[in-house]
Amino acid sequence: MRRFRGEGLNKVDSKGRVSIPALFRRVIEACDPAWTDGLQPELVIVYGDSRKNFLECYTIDAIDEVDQKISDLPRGSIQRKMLERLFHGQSFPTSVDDTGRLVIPHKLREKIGIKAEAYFIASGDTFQIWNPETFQEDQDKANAWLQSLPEDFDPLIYLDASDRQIDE
Amino acid sequence: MRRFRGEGLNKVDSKGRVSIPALFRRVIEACDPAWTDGLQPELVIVYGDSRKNFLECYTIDAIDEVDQKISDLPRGSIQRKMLERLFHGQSFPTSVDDTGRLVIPHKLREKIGIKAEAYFIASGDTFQIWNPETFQEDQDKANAWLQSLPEDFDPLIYLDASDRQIDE
DNA sequence: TAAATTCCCATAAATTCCCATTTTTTTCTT
DNA sequence: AAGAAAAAAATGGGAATTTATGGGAATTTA
Repeated sequence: MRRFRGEGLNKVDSKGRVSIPALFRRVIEACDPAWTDGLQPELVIVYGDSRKNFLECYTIDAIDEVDQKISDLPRGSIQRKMLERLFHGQSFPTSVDDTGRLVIPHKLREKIGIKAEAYFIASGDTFQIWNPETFQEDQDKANAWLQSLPEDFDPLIYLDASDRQIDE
Repeated sequence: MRRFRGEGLNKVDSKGRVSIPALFRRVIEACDPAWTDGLQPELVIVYGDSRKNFLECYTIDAIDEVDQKISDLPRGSIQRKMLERLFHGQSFPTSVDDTGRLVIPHKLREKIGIKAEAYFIASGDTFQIWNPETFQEDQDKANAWLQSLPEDFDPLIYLDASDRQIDE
């Protein structure tokens, strides 16, 4: 399974159009079973989680996997209801046009406060779209936390902790 | 598992191209499962740790291992979020071209202050790319520390300490 | 029919590809 | 062991391609 990797900052024009980083496009294409050269590869933007101030973009393969898991939940359960609302209701299916751009609807731009530029960052099998300033604030916090750690601390140490309990 | 070994100093041209030390290339090829003679072996440059003033280059095998460990961490944990941002977001997938060179994007050259030359040094299953002057400073510090030790002290002693607590 | 959305075309900048030359290293020969 | 020949590595430059971005016409929607 192909993964997204990398980040990018691109302009948003008055119509809401933004170029998707070229490396991301290759992954979106590879993860759309229906895609073939010449077609517009599809993807799904999930925007409903009010606690998140970014948009989360799923490839077709990734969203299919989520859909499958949802349909495995008991019909009528509160969990299923929540996830259906988030992933089926508060999501926006779209496609990459032939110049590599995406149109972010006005409502979604409003939600995360995007104006003239959009920041893209990979996150495993999805990627996120942020208002650049909001992301920078978030990143500043992360860096401050890193700075507060001992000189020789390596975040990689978490990797070897994956088989035991992790405290918050 | 093959490991990098050695160091090297090469020129960076106006397009950001640098030759990778030939010995490193053999390791990059051997550690890319998809590589076969004639193809361009791939690797990933990780650059997001704000405390580090060098680029860290991972072979495909090495980064796959990291990815696997990240996906073993609890979804939603702060650790996972940080590591995803660092290894998936703030990283740059690339490949070695048929003349043995790599392109270091402008942004990454800026970050570590690379201008006309780049210094390469092996570090286990990854290798690092430094601004030559910055590396020299770091090296000077390391030497100063060695000088401060007793005449007969041998750093090799650390090897036998690897299974017990190391004090600061 | 006004507003929004999609389609189509155009262009500048950045990136990749391809080929040529110079250096350095290795191998071969005497 | 020295020098010549061959191979490999490092480097440079231009052409071709891809990206990012902008604008207008056509089409759809409300």
